[in-house]
Amino acid sequence: MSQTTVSRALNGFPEVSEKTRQVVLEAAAKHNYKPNTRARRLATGKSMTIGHLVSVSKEYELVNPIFADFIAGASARYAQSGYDLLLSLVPDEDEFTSYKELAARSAVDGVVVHAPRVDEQRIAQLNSLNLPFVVHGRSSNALEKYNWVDVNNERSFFRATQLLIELGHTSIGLINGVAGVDFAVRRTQGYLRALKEHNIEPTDAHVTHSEMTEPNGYKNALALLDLRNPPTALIASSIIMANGIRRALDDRDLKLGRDVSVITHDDDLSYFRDAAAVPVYTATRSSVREAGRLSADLLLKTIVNPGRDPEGILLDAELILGSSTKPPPTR
Amino acid sequence: MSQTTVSRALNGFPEVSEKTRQVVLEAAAKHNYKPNTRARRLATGKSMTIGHLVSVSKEYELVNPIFADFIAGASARYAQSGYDLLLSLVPDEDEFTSYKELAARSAVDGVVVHAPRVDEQRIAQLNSLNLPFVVHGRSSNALEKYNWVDVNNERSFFRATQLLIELGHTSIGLINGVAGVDFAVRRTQGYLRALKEHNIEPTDAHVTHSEMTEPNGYKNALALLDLRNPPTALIASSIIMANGIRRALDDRDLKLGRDVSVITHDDDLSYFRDAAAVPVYTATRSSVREAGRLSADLLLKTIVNPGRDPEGILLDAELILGSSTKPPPTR
DNA sequence: AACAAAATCCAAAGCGCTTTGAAGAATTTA
DNA sequence: TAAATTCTTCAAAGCGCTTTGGATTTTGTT
Repeated sequence: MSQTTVSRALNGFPEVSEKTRQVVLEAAAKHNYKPNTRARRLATGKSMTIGHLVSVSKEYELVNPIFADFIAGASARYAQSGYDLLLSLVPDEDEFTSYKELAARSAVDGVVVHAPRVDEQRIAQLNSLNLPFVVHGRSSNALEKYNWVDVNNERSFFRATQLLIELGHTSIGLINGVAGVDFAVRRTQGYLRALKEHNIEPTDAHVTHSEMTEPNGYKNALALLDLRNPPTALIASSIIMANGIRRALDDRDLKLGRDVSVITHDDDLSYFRDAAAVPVYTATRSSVREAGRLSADLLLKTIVNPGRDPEGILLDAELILGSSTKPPPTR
Repeated sequence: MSQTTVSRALNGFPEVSEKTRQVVLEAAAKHNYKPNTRARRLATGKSMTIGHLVSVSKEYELVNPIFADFIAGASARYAQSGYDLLLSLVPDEDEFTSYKELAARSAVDGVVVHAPRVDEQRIAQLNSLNLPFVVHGRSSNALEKYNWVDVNNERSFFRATQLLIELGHTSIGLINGVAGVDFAVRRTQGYLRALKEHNIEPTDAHVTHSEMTEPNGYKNALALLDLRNPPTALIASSIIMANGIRRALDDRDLKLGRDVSVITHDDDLSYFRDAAAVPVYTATRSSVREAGRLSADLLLKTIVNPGRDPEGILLDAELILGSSTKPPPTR
């Protein structure tokens, strides 16, 4: 039997009879034969690989656990379509170099861009490379069209802030992610809009920016709690920071919910799933794993159909009522 | 100039003069030429790719944030040697199928095995596939030799337990990882050995096993605290569980350190780095990122030199004194 | 100047598949 | 039954590199 027939049988071409195909499939199964990936990729001209470049700040070498869940969602989708996932952690200063290199040696068919900034250069750069991509998040100042999957950060933080105000809080802290990263900016916008609509004067000292680690949640919460006029409620950008906030409250002998209300954004991380009947934290919740799945889906669609118009998918975070929010204590 | 010369110039063969090499390198740089990955891999017969298969329990779809840091360490090492990292999350029931598939289609030159069990079948299976691999952790009952990188779990949990006993604790709970996973077993062994050496009768109810999530830390801590004769000290297998334990203490109006002492294993995760002058938690600390780096190094060595004897690298976790351990409260 | 040795370069084969274009076998139509 | 049509199969080319073995040029030796 010729190579051609085997190849066609395995790849599902109609030119081969069902009987022949069965024979081939059985033989392949028997010898555990799988077409050699390398040869196949060269012959088809496809890499069948998606690149995820995660930028790591050289200084701190932080790797956000969020990636683990995002990638879990994406990975499942890739596997479905026979794509491999290439993961690369690169120093943040030369992320574009890495994209360029991947493109030049044609190692991937597409890439996912993480944590875009308000002014994100990678979008224009990737468009110029002609490498299909999808952004997890958006870039407010981007001029070109691009594929993205994002949650409605502005609106959900608006709602969170509003909820606290309606409970009676007038002094609310925001423990946000790194300044300049798009989602953090939008969250601040939502927070400020809610304050404004209720005629509450924002206080600069009430907003902090940092990587969303547990120690930073602790540190920033302490800073806010130690103000002469401390906020009675805090909004956190990540459940990991919320863990740090709890520790800070502990240190100051304050009780979460009773003394200080907290709302956190909850990415529904698998190792921090707040699944109690009454959730621990009142939260704006949106599964980052689902975002990963959708991003992967969008990217694969774009790869298969290069002419496709870029698309944006906006997920709505739910505002979930937990037990970490109460009216402010009366004094 | 011939293809051969260019190829040799780029790949650093001595047959080409330094002058010619410079000309080639400049031309390549100018046109951003990089040899096509696919063609190169077919020609050389190498995949230049390392596979990381992370098994995901189908039921819960948990992805341990530890992987993020482990992979960060490994990734840096791979990049150094021009290897790509292929990440695949697979349902745990058919992890071997995935290895077999990767080997059959020769998509990777080697793999890393995560979270081995006491009885780990994958080791024999991979040896039979003749696919280079290194295990992160060990498998107590494995008969064959294999490459591994592990921390001294037995000894560090022995020391942690001993420290608590020396402080005066006689009732100590252990909030461990999933039963049957090798590191968890060794940790229990260390814990039991310390109890025994101090003539303390172990209590079955004092040891819990589960995935090392925050909610499980909370749940298991509550279960222990609510015993009629609750332990005065807890040992946790992960800093993420320690966060859950803190929450449980909070719920019971107990103060960490004062009312209940806690020692946790600390993988030095970048988003949970306990870097205060006096650490928050007394901990057995060992950087999982460093383990990743070492695993990658060992694997690459094995790939380059297939005849190499399997090697084991044992890291020693430091016992770091923090502020979460005190003598038991007197009543 | 003549020859040997070393340095440098090149043409062609081959990596293991997919895909094209054409041939052969089976079926249908006139 | 012969021709037309469809179904099934196959030989060979090509994907973009690396590597082999030989040809050519340069350098060194007597």
